[in-house]
Parts: sequence; C-alpha cells; structure tokens
Amino acid sequence: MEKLTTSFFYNLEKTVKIYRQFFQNQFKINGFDITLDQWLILNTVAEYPDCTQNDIAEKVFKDKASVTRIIELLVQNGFLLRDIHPTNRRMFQLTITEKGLETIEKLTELVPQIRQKALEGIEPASVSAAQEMLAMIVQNCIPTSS
Amino acid sequence: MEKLTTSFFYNLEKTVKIYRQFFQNQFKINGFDITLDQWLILNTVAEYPDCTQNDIAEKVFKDKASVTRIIELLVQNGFLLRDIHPTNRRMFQLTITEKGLETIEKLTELVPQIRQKALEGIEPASVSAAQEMLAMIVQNCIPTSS
DNA sequence: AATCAATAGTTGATATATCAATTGTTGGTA
DNA sequence: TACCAACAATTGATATATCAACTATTGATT
Repeated sequence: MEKLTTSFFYNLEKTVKIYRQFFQNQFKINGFDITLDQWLILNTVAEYPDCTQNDIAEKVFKDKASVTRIIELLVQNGFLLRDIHPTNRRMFQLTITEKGLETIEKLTELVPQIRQKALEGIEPASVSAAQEMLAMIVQNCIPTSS
Repeated sequence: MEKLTTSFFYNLEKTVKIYRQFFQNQFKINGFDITLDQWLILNTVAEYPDCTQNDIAEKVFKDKASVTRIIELLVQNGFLLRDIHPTNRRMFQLTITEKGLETIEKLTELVPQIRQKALEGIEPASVSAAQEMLAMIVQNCIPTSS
C-alpha cells in the first residue's frame, strides 16, 4: 500500500487543516472573535434568511446537530437572535444582530483576501481543474448517487 | 465576494467530509469496528514502532492531545498495548496486539480499494497536478515557512 | 550534585462531527 | 375529527480538534 504521507487524501486533509488554521489565525490577527464555522453559518443565514436550520445544514454540509450548536453559540455571542417563527412553530426565526451585520460586512472584505493569499501563485486554470476533480470524487463517494 | 458554495475551499472541505464518510462506511460494511483516525494512528505506529507520540502527531498532522486520546481508545479497544518505555520514562512503549495486527493486515488490502473507488475515472495526471497545488497552498498557509 | 531548559505526555476547556433517539408541530388522510 | 407520517429542531453519547496549562523526566550546564 501507498505510504500514508503520499496518499492523495492524506494531503487533502492536511491542506484543509492548515488552511483552516491559517484562516482562523487571520480572523484572530484582525480582531475577529468568531470561529470559521460560526462565520460560515452566520454568512449562510445572511444569504438565505428564511431557511430552516436543516436547509442551512445541507448548504454548509454540516450535520443538523452541529448547526443547532453553532447557532447556539452565535446567539450566546451576540451575532444572532433566535425567536419563535411567526407561522411555523417547528422553526425558528433567525435575525442577525447589529454586531452580526458589522462582522459580516467586515469579513466580506477580509475573507477574499485570505483566500487569495492561500491561493497565491496558483493558476486559476489549476483551481478549476482541481474543482472538477473534487466534484468527481464527491460523485464517487456519495452513497445514494441520486 | 464569491458565493460560498463555489469557493474552492468550501469544495475542498466538502470533499474531505464526503470522502471520510465514504471511507468510514466502507470500514463498517466490511465489519471493521475502528474509526478512520484510529486506523491512521494504528498504522503509523506499525510503520514507525519507535516513534514518540509527538512524532506520530506530527506525521499524521494531528495535535498531540488528539493522539493521546486516540491511543487511549486504541488501547481500550484492544488494538494496542501501552507500557512504560524501558529506557526513557517520559515515553511509552507501544505494542500492537494480535487483533491490531490482523486489523492492519486486512485493512492494508481494503484501504487501497477504497481509495481507488474514490478516485475512479480520474486521470493520474490530474491527481498529481492537484497534489502539487495542495502543496503550494500548504506553503502559502504555513505560519513560519521554515 | 544542584539547577534548569527542553522533552514527552496528560488534562481541562471549548468547539465541532456524527449518529441515534426524542420532542413538538404540521399536514394529509381515513 | 382522530390518527399518523413527515418535518424541524434538540439532546445525549462518543470521537476528534485545538489551545493552554500542567506533571514528570531527561540531559546539559554550572
């Protein structure tokens, strides 16, 4: 068997981890007290304000239980409000606070810079090629390839 | 800003997650009661029997605290023995049990098949190209690029 | 030999992932 | 209307990630 350290998936995981650390560190350096995953959820709420939590979970590719807990923290930390939904009591009405909006706004500036730094020196064509490849892997791995 | 779902790193994370689920599920289907991460550590102990846990952590790109806990579970589940090291009492002497050896042996057959399924229909050249790209990202993101 | 920095590992706290079981709600249907 | 399947979300249990603080040991230096 191929050595672990040369296997493609090992490198994939390694890259994701280093990138996450880099990303999180850039948040910290720039004075943002929010985790990458919390930002991801907050941002998704902003993009799709009327989504159910389950929809959000699907969009960000997280478990719904994770989303519940991340939203809990976003509420605790003052980025989000969670109220009973006016028409469907199974759902919650999520509202982004002032602090949340400011954070999103500022991070909308910062995040592309972080991404760009991470991809520095890499041809856009390589990125596209890699994207296609990742999509293919997902196809191969998805359980019910519906 | 680019939509989240089209960002390269979003797809990177998504792929890793789906691949991990696929991998773990293949373990389950084939009757292995071990997690992907536990297998990773077990395998690394097999490859480098005299490593410190810190070395292992570095090799598999995990935190040393994570390694401590994963090894704990490997011991609990009968894959590993942990004894006092004969010459250096700071370290532990890790020994793979019979069950551990059998598991490694069988998984050494299975794992390449899983990897291959995941990469089905993808040119080896694309894989290499992607590997290079990942290495470049790592370079860009590593804090002290020593 | 006494001291001390470096090393190996653990532990605690918090965040997230995953699966399964559970609660409460809604909407359709017998 | 009473029932029930589907839906939305939570909760519990366990595994892992990450950071920081901590213990014990070793090796080098004085």
